[in-house]
Amino acid sequence: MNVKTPINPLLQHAAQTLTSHGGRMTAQRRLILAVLAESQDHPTAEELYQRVQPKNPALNLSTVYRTLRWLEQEGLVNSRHFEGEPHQDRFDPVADQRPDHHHFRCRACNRIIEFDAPLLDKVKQTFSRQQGGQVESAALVLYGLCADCASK
Amino acid sequence: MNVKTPINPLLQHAAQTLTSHGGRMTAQRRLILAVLAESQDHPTAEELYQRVQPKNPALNLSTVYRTLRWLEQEGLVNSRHFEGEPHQDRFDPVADQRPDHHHFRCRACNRIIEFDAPLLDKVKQTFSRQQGGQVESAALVLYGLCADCASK
DNA sequence: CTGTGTGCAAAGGCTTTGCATAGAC
DNA sequence: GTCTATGCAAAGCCTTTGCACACAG
Repeated sequence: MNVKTPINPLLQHAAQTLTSHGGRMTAQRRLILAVLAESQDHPTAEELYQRVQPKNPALNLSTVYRTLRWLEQEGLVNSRHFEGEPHQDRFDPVADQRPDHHHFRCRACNRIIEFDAPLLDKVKQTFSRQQGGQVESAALVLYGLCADCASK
Repeated sequence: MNVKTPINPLLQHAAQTLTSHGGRMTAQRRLILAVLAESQDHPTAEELYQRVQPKNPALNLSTVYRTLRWLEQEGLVNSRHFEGEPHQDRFDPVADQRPDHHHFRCRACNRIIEFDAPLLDKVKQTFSRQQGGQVESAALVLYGLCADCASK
């Protein structure tokens, strides 16, 4: 077992996508992918940049952006914006996750909790039935207090 | 019947809020409120600015922003961001609408359709039951093709 | 070696802010 | 007359882009 290179689906996907598109796997991309994959929150580009700094102080913010946008185009990452925040994007590694997961955001500690909402299929169906057309995807964000913050 | 001043709940609310906060009803605010209230789409600040131009070419973009942000603070307007758009806000007059309405956005014509989703209450309850905490609000956006665009 | 990726610095898009003047109450 | 709102221009914040050099394949 190689402890130094744990299995990282995001990195694996990225590597495949890269080679099949004539791209190159650089140290910077590897680092960004690794940090992103182990981030449980949904970091902004700036936050990712900060976390990468210790391991490679020379790595530039624009490289972080370029990598994220490329991952986004390849469908390996989603960018989101949450209410009440400045005009900044947060990045959500999709990797092997269920495609249609949703988010709860605590307005006190800003924690983001992901969850599935199978009931949303019904909501989509109802909309289609009433309005016609096709619903392709849904983005649901719940806002409130998480269990920890509510109990204080 | 006074045809020149149709009943405008947004404007009425705004007028009340203004006077009770020591604010002043100016020609600019009246204009912006009127145009916003009759906008069926969810205009950006820039779009609102364009629509206001013919009636008052001197009115400044920053006045539009200041008015919108003030309305937002007062809870008379919501600002939103939709996926796939530049980093710009769209403004949604709340006025006398149901508080918890949601949005469908057509990826072809960009039209926005509002709808109610009573089933979301169940989604909220399910989340609270499983994770604890309190859910205060929900923002749902469906993406797809509207009836018109789907039939082409 | 060839061509993609990176660092750096500058520019871009949307939004906010400081300040002097205009205008509501 | 007093104090809030506006217009204008400048700044701010997040993000993207141009260019020369570095480096993966």
